[in-house]
Amino acid sequence: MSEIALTMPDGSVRPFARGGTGADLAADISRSLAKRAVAIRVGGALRDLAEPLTEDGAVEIVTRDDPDGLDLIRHDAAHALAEAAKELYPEIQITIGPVIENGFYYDFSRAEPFTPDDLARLEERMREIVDRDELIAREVWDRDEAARFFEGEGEHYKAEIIRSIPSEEPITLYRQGGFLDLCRGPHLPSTGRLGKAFKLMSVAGAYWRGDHRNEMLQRIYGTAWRTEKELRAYLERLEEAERRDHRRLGREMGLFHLQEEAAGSVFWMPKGWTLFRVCEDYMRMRLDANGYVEVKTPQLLDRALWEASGHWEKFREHMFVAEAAEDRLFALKPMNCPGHVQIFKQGIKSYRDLPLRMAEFGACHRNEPSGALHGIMRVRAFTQDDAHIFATEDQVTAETERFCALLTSIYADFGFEDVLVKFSDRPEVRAGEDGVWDKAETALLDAVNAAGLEVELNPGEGAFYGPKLEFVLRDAIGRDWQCGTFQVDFVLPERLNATYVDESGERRRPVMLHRAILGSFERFIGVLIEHYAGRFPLWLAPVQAVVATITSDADDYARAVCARLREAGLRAELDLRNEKIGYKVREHSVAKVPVMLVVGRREAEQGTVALRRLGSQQQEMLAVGDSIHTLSEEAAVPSRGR
RNA sequence: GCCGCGCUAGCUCAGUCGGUAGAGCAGCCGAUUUGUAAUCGGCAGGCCGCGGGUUCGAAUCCUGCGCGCGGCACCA
Repeated sequence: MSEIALTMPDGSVRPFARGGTGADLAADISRSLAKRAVAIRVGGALRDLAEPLTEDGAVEIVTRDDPDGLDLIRHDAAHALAEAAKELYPEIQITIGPVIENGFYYDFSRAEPFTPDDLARLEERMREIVDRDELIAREVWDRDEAARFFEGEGEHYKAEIIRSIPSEEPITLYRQGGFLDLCRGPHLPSTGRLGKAFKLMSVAGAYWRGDHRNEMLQRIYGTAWRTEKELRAYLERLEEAERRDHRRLGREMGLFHLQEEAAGSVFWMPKGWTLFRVCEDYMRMRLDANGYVEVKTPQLLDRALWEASGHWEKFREHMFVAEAAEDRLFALKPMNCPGHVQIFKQGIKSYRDLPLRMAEFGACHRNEPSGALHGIMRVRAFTQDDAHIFATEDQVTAETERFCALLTSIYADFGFEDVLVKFSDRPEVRAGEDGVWDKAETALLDAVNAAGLEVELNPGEGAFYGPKLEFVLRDAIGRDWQCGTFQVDFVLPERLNATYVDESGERRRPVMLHRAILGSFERFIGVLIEHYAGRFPLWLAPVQAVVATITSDADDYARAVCARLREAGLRAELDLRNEKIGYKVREHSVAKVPVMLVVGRREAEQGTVALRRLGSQQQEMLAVGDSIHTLSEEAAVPSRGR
């Protein structure tokens, strides 16, 4: 029997009997490793531990503690779920069950809906399967035989998957106990290795193969971890996310409300609208300082303009239409671009006017599908921080760089330092010449790299009218939100006949750059609420300070203090109610007011305030003037980038 | 839009077998003048999402619609 030379992760070379398995290798190395081993990496590819090793090369034993080990656990949890489901409900069909972030799911076809009781039964059965510690074995099958087998079992989806697997790929099945599933693998050596740190979370509908024209399957979501401790930590993170939910905080903090007569539109209450205005004023200040001009364009525009822009044909379904007398049809604008082009076209533009950066806090309406609505994050009426930059092709690079700098500085001011960029280049079906695309794509990529941003490529995902950048920010608990966007458009200036006169007196088409930083104020404020869990930094807080009295003796003094805070531009409120100070403190703490100024007889006599910050147990005695000075400074709108 | 689940007081929720509805908190009123996360007492509050049906009788059963929630699909 010959030997092969295996290169271990530490660089050492180990002779090994040809045909021995990963499990043998682990056992050779140490008993503890043999116990912990769940798979093996051979030349970079993850394999089953039971697979014979036949060639020289780099190998690495994978344990449960490796990132890959966690994926194996999740994948096996999906198989255990499918096995449990087949045992409990033999009439169902199984389809696919991949690993996803934090866990796994499995899609089933079954006439009856799964109930919460079913989930509990399935989870119980999964635990039994772990206890049975069934060997998980890989089998290579003949394609037709495998398809016949699954058809015979009534598993038509599996047979369909087999028929769609490229003919050069082997058909592998994994057997655990009496259960056989089509799967590429690899898997853990046995179901006992899965452990029990998993939980079935929910049932949901999902289209077969993700296509809405296909039948709907039942998807069971689960989460799976290496240890109970990790599982608990994950469940706690979910609870934390729920506590931060902007819909809940919006109600509790009196920021906004939603009601069914205006599904998808926000009723901003005074405090929420204050927050909105603070964000808008801040954005206006930044845009003014960055060479933008602000405009306002009509909400309702004649159908003819939407036909000319191409929206009527492509997006009619999503537009709200208003009928007027004399048979005229108007549409509520779903976007601001056509309006901005109309302003651009007033008078003849020279190359000297470019780049022209035209901004609008534009209220747009889109008839989003009912299932898409989500709090204030996904709505039908929203306000974009929109702008269109009319530029020459040569100006695209500089404008993109300028935009990236502005965007990162604004995100940083709002407390987001972590920004990811997704770059989408030319799709199959597109307008414009390849040379122009080359130029635009290069311009975007260069600018993003120059800004030092992390880029993810989405090949072929660009709009038909040009390539685009999407800016994703990461919040305090690690969730990603797409907010900013930057799109190059070669088409709209053409369709709406926008031109400028170049150096030699020729009429030319400008390039239009569509861009937004917050995306929509509604969505961005939703993200802000969740990011800060409602505990806003002072400059954003709708109520920055409450002046609260201990006894009514201090009422006049409290009024005077509050008036001074307001004169200094602070958003202060007065609480003179006949309540104990402990009660007032609790109430304003629950309302997440960042600062309380408590005044009683002592403060009134000394001209001081007892300043207490949200979340802190202590207070600070300060002269009124000093407290105002401190708070004003802290409440100043961030000036980064100015 | 699709699948599933839900909708009871401002909020969170209970409501048995079909017999015309309950709690806590919030609110209002009164007492209390209080020193840093809940003072005490009282009162008021409901088209049980909306419409139709079954029934002597419907919050409860059936049905249509609306809205919400979790996903899927969508996101110019």
